[in-house]
Amino acid sequence: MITLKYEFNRIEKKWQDRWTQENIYHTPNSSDKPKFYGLVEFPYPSGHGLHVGHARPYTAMDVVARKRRMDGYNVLFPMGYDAFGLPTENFAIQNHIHPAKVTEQNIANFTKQLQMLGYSFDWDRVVDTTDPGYYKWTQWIFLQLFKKGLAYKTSMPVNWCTSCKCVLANEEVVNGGCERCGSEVIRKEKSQWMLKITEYAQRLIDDLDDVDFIERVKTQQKNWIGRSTGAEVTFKTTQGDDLVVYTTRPDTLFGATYMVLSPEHPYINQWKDVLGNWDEVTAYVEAAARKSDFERTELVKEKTGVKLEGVRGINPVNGKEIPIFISDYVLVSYGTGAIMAVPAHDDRDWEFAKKFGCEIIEVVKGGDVEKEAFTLKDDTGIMVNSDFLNGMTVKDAIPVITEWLTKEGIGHQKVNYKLRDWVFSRQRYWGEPIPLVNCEKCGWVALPEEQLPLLLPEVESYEPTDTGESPLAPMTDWVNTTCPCCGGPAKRETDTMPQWAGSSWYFLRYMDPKNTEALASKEALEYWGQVDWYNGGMEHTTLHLLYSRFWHKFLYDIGVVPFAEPYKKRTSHGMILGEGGEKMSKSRGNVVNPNDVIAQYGADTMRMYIMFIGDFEKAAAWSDNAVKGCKRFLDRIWNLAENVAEGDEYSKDNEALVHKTIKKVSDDIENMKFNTGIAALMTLTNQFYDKGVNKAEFKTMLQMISPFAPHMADELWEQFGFEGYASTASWPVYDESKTIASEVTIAVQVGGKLKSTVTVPMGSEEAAVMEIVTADSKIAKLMEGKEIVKVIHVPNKLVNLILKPKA
RNA sequence: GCCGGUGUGAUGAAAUUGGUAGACGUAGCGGACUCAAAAUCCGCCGCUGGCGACAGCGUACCGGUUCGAGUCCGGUCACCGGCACCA
Repeated sequence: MITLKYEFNRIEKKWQDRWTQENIYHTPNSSDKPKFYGLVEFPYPSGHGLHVGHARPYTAMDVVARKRRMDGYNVLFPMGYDAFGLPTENFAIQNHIHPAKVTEQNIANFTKQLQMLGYSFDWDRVVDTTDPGYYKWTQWIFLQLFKKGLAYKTSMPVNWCTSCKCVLANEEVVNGGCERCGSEVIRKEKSQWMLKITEYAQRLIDDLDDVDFIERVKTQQKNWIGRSTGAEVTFKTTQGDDLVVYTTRPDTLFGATYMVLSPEHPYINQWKDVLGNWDEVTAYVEAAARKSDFERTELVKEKTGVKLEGVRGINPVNGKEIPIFISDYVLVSYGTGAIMAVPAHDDRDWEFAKKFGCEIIEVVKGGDVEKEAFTLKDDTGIMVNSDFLNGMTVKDAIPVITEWLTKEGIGHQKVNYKLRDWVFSRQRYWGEPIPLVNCEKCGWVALPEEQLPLLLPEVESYEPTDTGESPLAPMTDWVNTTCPCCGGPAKRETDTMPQWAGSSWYFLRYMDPKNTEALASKEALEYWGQVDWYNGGMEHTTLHLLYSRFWHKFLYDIGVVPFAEPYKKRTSHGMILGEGGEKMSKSRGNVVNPNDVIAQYGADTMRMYIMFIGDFEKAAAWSDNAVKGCKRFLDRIWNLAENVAEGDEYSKDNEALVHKTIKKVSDDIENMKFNTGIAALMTLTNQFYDKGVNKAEFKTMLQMISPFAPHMADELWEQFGFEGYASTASWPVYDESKTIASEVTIAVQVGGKLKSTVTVPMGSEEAAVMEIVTADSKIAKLMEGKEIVKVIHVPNKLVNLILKPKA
């Protein structure tokens, strides 16, 4: 009945227009149907346009969303733009265009590209983080954090990207370089707005138990937060000041033979007058301050340090005086910035002790502490040289000593986290203004909510400054304002928020994107609740994903959202690599542009291929040839349409495989095993070529390919005169009992080795199977002169015969 | 160093979780159609030996458990990702 050629360009345009006109993917905020909220990470609309890396997660979630829609869910599947950020700003600087203008053009381009791929987004819900109507609420959330004391300004050494001329959060420093541009990161003392994410550290760990995130995301977040349990112990000093250290091994206190302060420790200045080698000390402190993070953490280098002459610590367990050093292997930002060193049982301390000639005392039996530190993998070592701990295992000694320290008032149990507070200000133009003013009398004051959004002012130059000031700083008209509290003169904060601000809550805005009274209405927040399924990149695990969980918990605490966790389920996709397995990059010239693929093969082929390319969670290399294979598959389905026989029920030949395929494809979509789901559809198509296909079977096929190739499915659906659209049809159901064929081919093994196969009726008993097996010529031959010792029969799978020579 | 992951044909990968290894797709080879090519359709396609029926080997490597191991256990190697002087 079909005589037309498969003109994918015409067909895809036709259906994209039709879907838009009929608005078939519009999502109401209430429904009798169960709700499903599927989310993908919204893109940063760069000038380069959409790349194939976007297409993988977007297509995957589109397939899931389409299938869930067919399953009868009210599906929220939205899209938006995370548009604040440096590339746009840099482009604007170079080309003398306002970043807002650049953003507008890029968004238009991205939207067009996304529509060309046939995604079923509800386009009425698009959000743009740079829209004042949006960032009003980003600022509002910041103000709530400020009011609850979770945003504070402090001067501290921060990471400074020398190229972006901007501070970075710890999460943004990768291998000592800038996460975005890779440039060198140095430390700089600056006054910065900080968010107290550390206050949520424990909850961010604990609540991972309540969500369905893939394991590597959970462990990566846990490692990043880095919880450890130990003890804080107070050491007296000959100077009279108490020096508090943190240790995870209080059991080794008797082996603490010296102490180390980080070069930034406040006691160093405090002890200035008593230190006999002050010049040497200051020289070391200054040298440490000049080092970049990278230099400081380089492992290969030798330990350095300076002994403080004139002050000694006193080990509280035995009253022994021990030397105090400063060294940059101790970090200010972790624990108390000071440690007790136990060289016998810590590699770093051992190395330092050897170099500086410190005493090494073994307190756990088992190693040779003169040769190397004895660090235990388990906690079953036996304590020695440790007075009342002697003879105990490490495991038993820890609580005993901790209790003793507590009783004596010189220590207590303590939990520490590697996580640090979130450095939240940026010295750049294209970000959300921080809605605070500084008044000489009142200090930092929040803008009243009715003054939000605080708009970005027009500036003459967006360029970042070498002084570390924001480009907003010279805008005196804007900066100078009055204090909302006392009416006196005040200055606005000129730093802006980091890129991660807008993305920390965007999924809530989708629920009610046009609300002017709240970030979203109570009803919408309650109706949509948690994101049911969020797919995104592993690179955001300790950035966006962690930040947004933190913000969400805060919003939960102040009663704005009804759930403590934003995302019920999190999955992650692997990267798409270039043809040779190398990372795609302009310099390698192996970048695949989705527009080209669509022009040559069509969006349906592009979608099909990107889902068929391999295991969704793993990296996969692009292959032009394999794209052709997917095009061929779609052609084969199209060509099949001409030979569809009449029939309202599945034929005998195809029935079992059709039911089996429905089951397979349904399960595979839910488990993101798209590649094998598509393979099953190919197998079914091959059988249709072999055995013929009728209308009922073909209709089911169209329903199943609809999530993957929605344009073709809708076109053929219409040509066959089926009701409505394939896109909105119901998902086919399978009958478990019909997935089973009447006969089954089973393996026949002798001694565990495959020797033959036989076909038996489904569900045959052992006796019946054996009758057929012994009649098999190959088996009969093998059994000559042998007798059966044992038969292992696995119904519908195999029989295994154990033979031995006849006596 | 610590944490996580992976290792299967020429190649991208499958394998109902202990039951016929290599489904499905690429590439390759052969055939049909065509003046020819492309497209399409049909067939073959792990390695070794043999004309052949067939036999032996085979899931990084070594060993173990089992009637039976890609899958489980112990050890080794290689690669990828994250964290990294966190006391």
